[in-house]
Amino acid sequence: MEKYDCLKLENQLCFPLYACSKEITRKYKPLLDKLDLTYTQYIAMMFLWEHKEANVKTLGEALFLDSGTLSPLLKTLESKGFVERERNKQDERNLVIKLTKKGENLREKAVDVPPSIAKCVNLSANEAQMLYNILYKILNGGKDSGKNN
Amino acid sequence: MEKYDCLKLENQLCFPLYACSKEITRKYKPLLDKLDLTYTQYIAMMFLWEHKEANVKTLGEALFLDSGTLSPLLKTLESKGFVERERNKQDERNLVIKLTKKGENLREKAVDVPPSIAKCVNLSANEAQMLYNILYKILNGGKDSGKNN
DNA sequence: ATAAATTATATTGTATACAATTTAATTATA
DNA sequence: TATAATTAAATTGTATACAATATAATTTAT
Repeated sequence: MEKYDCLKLENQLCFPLYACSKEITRKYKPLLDKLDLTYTQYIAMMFLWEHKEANVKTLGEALFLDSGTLSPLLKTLESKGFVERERNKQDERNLVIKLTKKGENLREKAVDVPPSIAKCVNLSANEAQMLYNILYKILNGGKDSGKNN
Repeated sequence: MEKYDCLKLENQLCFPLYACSKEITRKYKPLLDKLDLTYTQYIAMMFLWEHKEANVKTLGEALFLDSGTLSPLLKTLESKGFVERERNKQDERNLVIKLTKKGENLREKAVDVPPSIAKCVNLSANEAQMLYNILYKILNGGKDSGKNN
């Protein structure tokens, strides 16, 4: 074990994580192009499909993104007609993001995406579950997620 | 199992991968600030510390980056005095990137980074190895890496 | 040998990311 | 109740990412 071994790319854990994330995002592109969404826009829409509406803070916490990323992204989604942006009447600081009809309808086309991606990533069910658990353990700051199925 | 369950964020594998990658990169920032490097510049330097020199193509294949990202990044590294950029005399299409003395010396300070990051990511040795293997399996297109230690 | 194809890098354009700052609204406090 | 502190978004500035295109050098094919 040489002094500089810890600086070799092949000994990093973060590097394959970084590379993998990008490679998978790239695989999404042709699928998401059909929906007129980028990957980041897609995960924002996923949150909205599930929760119907959200403010920027909530969305940011769920997606690990800040307003610097979300503000322009949400304007883009609005310009595409997928969401509406309006201030909360009770607390004008909050921006309420809601799906439009067009945004809701997009969900129908989007259901084809996850199965297509699954085909690109050739992991066994066990490996996928393992990966999932370890990633959430990292995201939760070292605490186990408890999921086993 | 509802029709739209596959579109829930919590059922995605790519999302925690994407979020995890970003969160860990964020943890690098204060450490890399001391070296005057960004994360992407850091992995480029890692390759150069190990291989002494490289052209853009080689670097791009190793880092999963294209010339659109690397060209400006390498100019930045040059402006910081860490690398030299010169055309290969035998084949002027190739740009040869070499470490400067300052770039080589930075390696001494960089050896402190990996141990500091390891402390931030609370995984068991077994989990880390598992994660490593699965990520490379994905990067290699579904073929197992064969590494077990 | 010269046009055509290929290769390597750079450039352009769009979209993230995120730290830091700013702005506006609300809440807490003196 | 005026002021301070806090909160939520937006903006600014820097640095990726990457597809698509452009440019220049080299190689291949005619």
